[in-house]
Amino acid sequence: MKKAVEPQAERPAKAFSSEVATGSRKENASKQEAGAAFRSHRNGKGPRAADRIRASASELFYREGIRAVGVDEVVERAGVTKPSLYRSFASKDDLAAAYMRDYDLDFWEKFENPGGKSYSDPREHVLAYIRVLSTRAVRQGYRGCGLSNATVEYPARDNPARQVAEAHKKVFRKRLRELAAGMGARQPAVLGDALLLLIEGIYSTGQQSEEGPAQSALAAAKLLIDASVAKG
Amino acid sequence: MKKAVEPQAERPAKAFSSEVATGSRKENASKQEAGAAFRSHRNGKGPRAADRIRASASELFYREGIRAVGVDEVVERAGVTKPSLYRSFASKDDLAAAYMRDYDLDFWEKFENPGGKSYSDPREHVLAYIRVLSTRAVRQGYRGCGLSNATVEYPARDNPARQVAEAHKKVFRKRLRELAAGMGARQPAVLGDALLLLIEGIYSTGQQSEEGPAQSALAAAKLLIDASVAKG
DNA sequence: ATCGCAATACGTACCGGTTAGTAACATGAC
DNA sequence: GTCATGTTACTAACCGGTACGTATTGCGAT
Repeated sequence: MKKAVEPQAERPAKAFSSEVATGSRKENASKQEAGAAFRSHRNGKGPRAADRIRASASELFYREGIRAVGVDEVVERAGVTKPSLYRSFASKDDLAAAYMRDYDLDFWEKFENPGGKSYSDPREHVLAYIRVLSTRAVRQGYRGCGLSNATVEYPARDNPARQVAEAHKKVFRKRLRELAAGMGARQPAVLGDALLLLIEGIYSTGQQSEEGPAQSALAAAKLLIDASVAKG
Repeated sequence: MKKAVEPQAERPAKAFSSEVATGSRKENASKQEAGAAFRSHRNGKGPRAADRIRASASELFYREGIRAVGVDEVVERAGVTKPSLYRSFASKDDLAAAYMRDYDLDFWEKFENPGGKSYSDPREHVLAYIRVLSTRAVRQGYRGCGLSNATVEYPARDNPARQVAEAHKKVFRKRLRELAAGMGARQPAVLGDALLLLIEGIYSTGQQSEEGPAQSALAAAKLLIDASVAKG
């Protein structure tokens, strides 16, 4: 569950939400330069306040929703105090955007290596992701995609968190079309989009009830892929 | 956009979210008996306060989200005052649940008569719904399904609004499996679920960006259906 | 070495606005 | 008179955000 805090390193393809994925303004780059002495002072506790806050926010925002969680709850769980939050983040919105960026990072790791394995065959790659996802999605307490959820919570286009989420989805769509093309689909755009719709459907229905339609997702995906790559 | 306020009359099949869809406790059944004299007293304005509040809440909750809208905004838009709200609804949660019930009603009308027409062929029926839906979903400002959105905003199982939404989705799933069976699918459960995932995907991606994957939804649905009913 | 000092990283305590919800009473239509 | 509503005024909690004070550290001058 721990979110990586390091700067965004490896990326799947080349594309990325680079437009909005720049650090949480209030440039506290921390300049950790040489990675030598890290946990300098501070009374014994491990990570710095900002990192603890990010982790705490990620957990709470995902589980309960961003609007539902107050900054007090975030800092309490992080074991820090409110001013520490506002030294590293300009506002709650800014913290939410940081949560989105962390989530995005986490997502790509899961998507590009579903179940911890890497795939060269695009068909097997996508099916493996859907297999892992739909298994998670029928478990109790599943909460869907944090990025999709954020666009539900924040309809306003200029919301910082939403902007990260929108950028992410754009990249995701492109990636799926790419994979669909790799499968040899007659209409890669259609197959890519169809897979995206299916996946978003899993996110959504997975949090509406356990034992939901996500059960059938893998079969549906196979059907869809096979119908799309068949010799026409 | 106007939500019907009449008691739940016509239902698609027989099933319905009857378990939770009982009137907003604080039994103000309004007993409008014969539909004769409606706009009784009140200084010229049309519907009763409770109805105006329902309509106002439906609009605002849908557009901006339930958590994002305060009761003050609801009553202001309704042209009534706060005590009027709390005379008809026990709490904001109760009002949200009423919104869900109104939405459910509205939904079934749209689903059973997509584009205002009725269909006897299940395949054409579902495709017509998806056609109309995906057209709406690529337009700017589309906000997806109010019921799905509510389950995102309220993860707690015991939330009144969520309970209505969950019940609705259960019925919707059943209905789609029914239609899939009517199409002659080899595995009606799989096809029904696949269509549900596709539709929920449209709801979700439609509010993430215009020009989204909903464009391909109709083609994907056809592919899916044809692959499911083909002589195997 | 150690004094002095600024930067760093954090906490205490507080503020002003907003929110859901209520109490008490007035008014106008039938 | 009674029923639905408006009016006014209130509360108690919560929420995002901040002013301000403090301990610890690194480091240059002496």
